[in-house]
Amino acid sequence: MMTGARSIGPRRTTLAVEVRGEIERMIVDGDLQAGEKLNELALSNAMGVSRGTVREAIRSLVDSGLIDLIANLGAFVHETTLDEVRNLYELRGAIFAMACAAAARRVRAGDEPKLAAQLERNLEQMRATHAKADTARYYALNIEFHDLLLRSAGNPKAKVMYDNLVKEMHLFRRKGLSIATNIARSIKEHEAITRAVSAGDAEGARRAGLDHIVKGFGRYISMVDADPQDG
Amino acid sequence: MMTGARSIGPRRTTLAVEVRGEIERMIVDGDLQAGEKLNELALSNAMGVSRGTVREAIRSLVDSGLIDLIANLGAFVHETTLDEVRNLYELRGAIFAMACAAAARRVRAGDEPKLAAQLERNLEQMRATHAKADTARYYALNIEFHDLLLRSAGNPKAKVMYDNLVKEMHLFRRKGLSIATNIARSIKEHEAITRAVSAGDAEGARRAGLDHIVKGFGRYISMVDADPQDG
DNA sequence: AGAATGTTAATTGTTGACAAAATATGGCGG
DNA sequence: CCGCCATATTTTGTCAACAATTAACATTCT
Repeated sequence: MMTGARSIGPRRTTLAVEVRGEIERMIVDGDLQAGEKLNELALSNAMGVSRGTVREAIRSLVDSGLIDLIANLGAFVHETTLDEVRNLYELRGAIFAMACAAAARRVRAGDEPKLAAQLERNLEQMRATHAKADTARYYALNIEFHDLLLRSAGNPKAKVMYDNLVKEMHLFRRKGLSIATNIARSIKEHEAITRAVSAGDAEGARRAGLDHIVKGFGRYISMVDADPQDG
Repeated sequence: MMTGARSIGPRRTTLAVEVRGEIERMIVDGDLQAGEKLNELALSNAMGVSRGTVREAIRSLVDSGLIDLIANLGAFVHETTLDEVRNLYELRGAIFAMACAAAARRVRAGDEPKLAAQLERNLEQMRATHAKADTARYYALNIEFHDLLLRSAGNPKAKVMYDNLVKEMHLFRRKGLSIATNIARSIKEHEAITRAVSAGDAEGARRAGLDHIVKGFGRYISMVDADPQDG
């Protein structure tokens, strides 16, 4: 009997779930601009599924914050305001700081024996990309660093929430806005987090984690201020 | 020009939204037990709407954490485990502490001139209910206290997330488990939060807020440990 | 011309029907 | 009696059609 049959005949997931993923991708990739309306019929035609299915997919995305729904009017890609970005950073900071503290506690308890090495390795690679000014790789490593900590916090829901917050933030004024942050400073902050977590210092890790997000928000704001608004 | 005109006949919201609200109520009120399956046909018959509509309502509830969805199998009321309760408390603490700090900052900035008086008033009433041992009223006041702070943090999304966390927590072992917490201690903690927030002491408010949730978790756990698990 | 109104087109809301999957049922052999 | 396979029933997944609402357009009147 062939036990691991996959992907040819039967679908393991449901259609609406796939459509949801595709719509989410379209939004975060920018195929759908912020404020743009999601036409159910157009989407269903484009994807070759029924309208009810894309409807279901849209509804399942609303709570993530990426979509606004207005009765009898339709679904719109959420337009994130600057105030909301502030709110999102605040929440992100709270959750990330908590995760850093939790990760440190778990290190101290011996539940995350590999974490210190993983963080150190990530830092090493990040310093290398900084030297080579490889921003794309830097971004991937940056995400990995945060993922490492979130995953080591022993709180899956925290990771889901954190990821949703980051996604929603990316909806703010994506058009221009170069993605050049201050890598050197960011690395210094990562080092501080790594030190505290690896030492099992929960309070220090919390403080370092919060500091990183707060400073990141400061860098973001200064970037926004410097950006000549097109509109 | 008539500004406050409110439509009488037609529904201002959509059917699926109402159904969603009803299902959510059923879950938090315990009409639907944790782990119980949501039968689309049965629900649609009971509510007098079509199956597609309850389907839409169910899908829109999934992300809130109250419902688990399994493809081709159905929707189930989420069964919250003790580990998850720990995670939820952790997140709740992170968000509440952040909100307390933000509220304190806003008080200091003069953006919340009425908050200190409102918190004080709530405390006064709470002391009165404690004297009278009116637990139902105590619970209402407790919720109001937290709401006051969340609302004064200037972060609407934080309040939504916080409320969802609390809802999901309530799914844990609701059957038995008396709701008698240590009111005297809780009031003391509320007093500490009120002092810090009213003084505009953000760091103190954060610490007091986090302390309150952590201690609340401790009380909860001791309650759970003392509870003779039914079978 | 411009505002208010009536009419048409497009889009969402809702429903019922059909297809596919999963569960329950029942007989058969061991 | 137990386990297994074929079958019937239930339940979910998907779709297409109908109804209600909104937006766009044309028309009339001042």
